[in-house]
Parts: sequence; C-alpha cells; structure tokens
Amino acid sequence: MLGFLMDDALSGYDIKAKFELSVSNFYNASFGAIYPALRKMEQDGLVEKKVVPQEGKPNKNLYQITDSGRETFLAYLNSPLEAALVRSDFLIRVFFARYAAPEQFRGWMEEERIRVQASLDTFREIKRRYPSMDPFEAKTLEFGIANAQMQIEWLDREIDLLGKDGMEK
Amino acid sequence: MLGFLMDDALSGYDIKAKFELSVSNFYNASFGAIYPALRKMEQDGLVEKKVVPQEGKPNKNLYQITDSGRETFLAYLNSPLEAALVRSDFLIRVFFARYAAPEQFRGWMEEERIRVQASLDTFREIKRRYPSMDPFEAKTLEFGIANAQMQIEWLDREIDLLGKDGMEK
DNA sequence: GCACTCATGTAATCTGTTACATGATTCT
DNA sequence: AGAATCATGTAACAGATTACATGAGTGC
Repeated sequence: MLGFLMDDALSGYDIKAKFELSVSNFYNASFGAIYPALRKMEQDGLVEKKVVPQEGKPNKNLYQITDSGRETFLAYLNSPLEAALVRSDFLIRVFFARYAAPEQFRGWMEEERIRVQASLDTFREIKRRYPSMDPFEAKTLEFGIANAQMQIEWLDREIDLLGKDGMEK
Repeated sequence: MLGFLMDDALSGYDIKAKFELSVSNFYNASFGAIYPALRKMEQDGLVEKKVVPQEGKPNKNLYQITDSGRETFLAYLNSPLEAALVRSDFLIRVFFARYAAPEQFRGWMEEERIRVQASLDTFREIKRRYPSMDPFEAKTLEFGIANAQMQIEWLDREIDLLGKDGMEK
C-alpha cells in the first residue's frame, strides 16, 4: 500500500483497484484489510488523510504518504527478502488424484486451463494497452506471461495424455 | 491431512514430514496448525487416535482415518476447485524496484536465483530417489521442475540485461 | 428492474504463525 | 559440547476474510 502511495495520494478504493490491475497475481488485499490498515498507518504517522467532498458519491478519503511513510517503505525494500507463500488447491488435487475419478481429474485440468488462459489473455491485453508502462512493472508482467505459458504447456501435455489413454479403452 | 491419512495411520509429526517432503512447494502446515486440527478432526469423528508407547521418546499419537473421514475427503475432491493463493515478496519488490537502488535489485534477483536453483535441485533429487512414485505425485513434481526452470530462465535473462547495462557505464 | 460502479466502514470469525515448554536420544 | 531428530502441545497474537450496513448514480 505504501508503494502505491509513493506516487499519488489515493483512497482505499483506489488502492484496491491498483492491486487488482497490477499485482493481483502475486499479492492481493481486500477492503476489510485495506481500510483498517489505512487507519493504522494514519495513527502511526505514515500517511495523512484528506477528505475530499464529492457530489452524489460518499466523501473520498485521500491518503497522502508522509516522509515517515516513505522511510518505512524504503526500509521495507532494505529488509530481508521473504520466501513466497503459495497455496494451490489445484496442485493438491492433482497430488491426491489417485483417489479421484478420471473424469474428475480431467475436469480439474480443463478448468485450470481455462483459468490460466484467461489470465494470460488479461496479461497480453494489459501489455497492449499500456506500452509505456514502468519497466519494472513490465518485468512482473513478463513473468506472469512466461508463467502462464509454462502452465498451459504443462496442462496441454497432461490433457493430451488423458486423450490417448481414453482411446485405448 | 485427510489425504495423507487415506493410506496410513500417521502422527502429527509424521504429517508434518509428509507435507515437507511432498507438497511443501504448493501447500504447507506448521505444528501449531496440525495438532489442533487433529484434535478437532477427532472430535468430529473424522479420525481416531491410537496412543503408541515408545521407549526413550514421547508417546506417538497415531491417527487413523474413519469412514466418515474418507467421505469428507472424497467430498472435498468433489467440491469446487478454488483459485490458488500466491503472495510473493520477490515480485512485489521487482514491481516497485524503481524506488530501489540497482544493487538492491540485483541482490534480489541473485538471491531468488539461488533459492529457485536449490528447489530445482531438491526436485531432481526426489525424482531420482523415488522412481516408483505415484504417477499423480510425479505430475506435481514435474510441474515444480517446469516451474523452477521457467523462473531460472526468466531470472537469467534479467540478470544478463543488468550485466550489459553495467558495462555501458 | 437489476446489476454494476463508486465509496467507506465494522464485526465476527477464521486461520495460521511464532514462541514457548518439555525432554530423551543420537550424531558430529 | 552442541545440534539435530523425535514428539506433543498451548497461548498469544497477527493477519485476513466474509458478510453486513449504507446509499447514490449509471448503464442495460
């Protein structure tokens, strides 16, 4: 959140949108996490709230990062790199698929393929729409594309094997 | 946990070891989660505890899955597939790397490369050591290998670009 | 009329981690 | 002597989700 606030003053709603549009594939936050965190950061002097009245909409609470907030963010960048946290229901099911029916297994593979293809399409659309994107942001996008492509290749190999097994019967 | 108990009666300690050795790359659990979960499952009749006295070691609490536990596990396999949860500190740092020093960025890339290479080595060692592994378990291992390879290729491309930039100065 | 976007917030709950406590045995 | 393995468990806390509550405007 502090990272997003480095450039602009944003509301909780804006921050949520930023997450969704950019880093949602490797980090996300819900409103129930964002609003309390903003209040806490305000108390800690990392951000300052400015209420912006709006017509026909609720007031917008714009949060501006303070010098202390910038320091905190830069201190985070200097802190030790943490290992990624992954929790994949899909891979757990594949791991235990010996207890599943073949159609069930095929269903998971096809569902996952659709999901990964959809995110790949989204990545490519973002790449097309924002050609002057920050080069570092672009790197994470390229990572996402490479990752999705690898997954699709893996899924297609496995789905293809299923097709062959099916033929033999 | 129920998945691991489908084949054998296991202790909390054993279950932890199973996680570490097999699915830890896409799912993990700590003792503080496992022990309370086992007691809860016992209360719910999904598992049955059998205390096995041991010499020189604390008693082992072996948990055996019940019919109800098997049903619950199979019901899970029939439940809707959930999206994966990912939280990558590394990718967040890359995303915001315009606020970081070039040496900092290089440090993250190299650290991540070492980390991924280590897990790739572990995967290959597991593959070598367990040639008769369950085919579905093997699929998740192959996924892990493909994933690690893709990441190393991406990291090497980026590290290589850094080298070139460095030369120009 | 319905769904979606904009906009904020709370409360209950859940899930999970970390640290602590205990303690014998085995390996280096 | 010290570290690691085996083995279980609790308590404090952290982090986060989900659902609820409110409400106007916009697009189909």
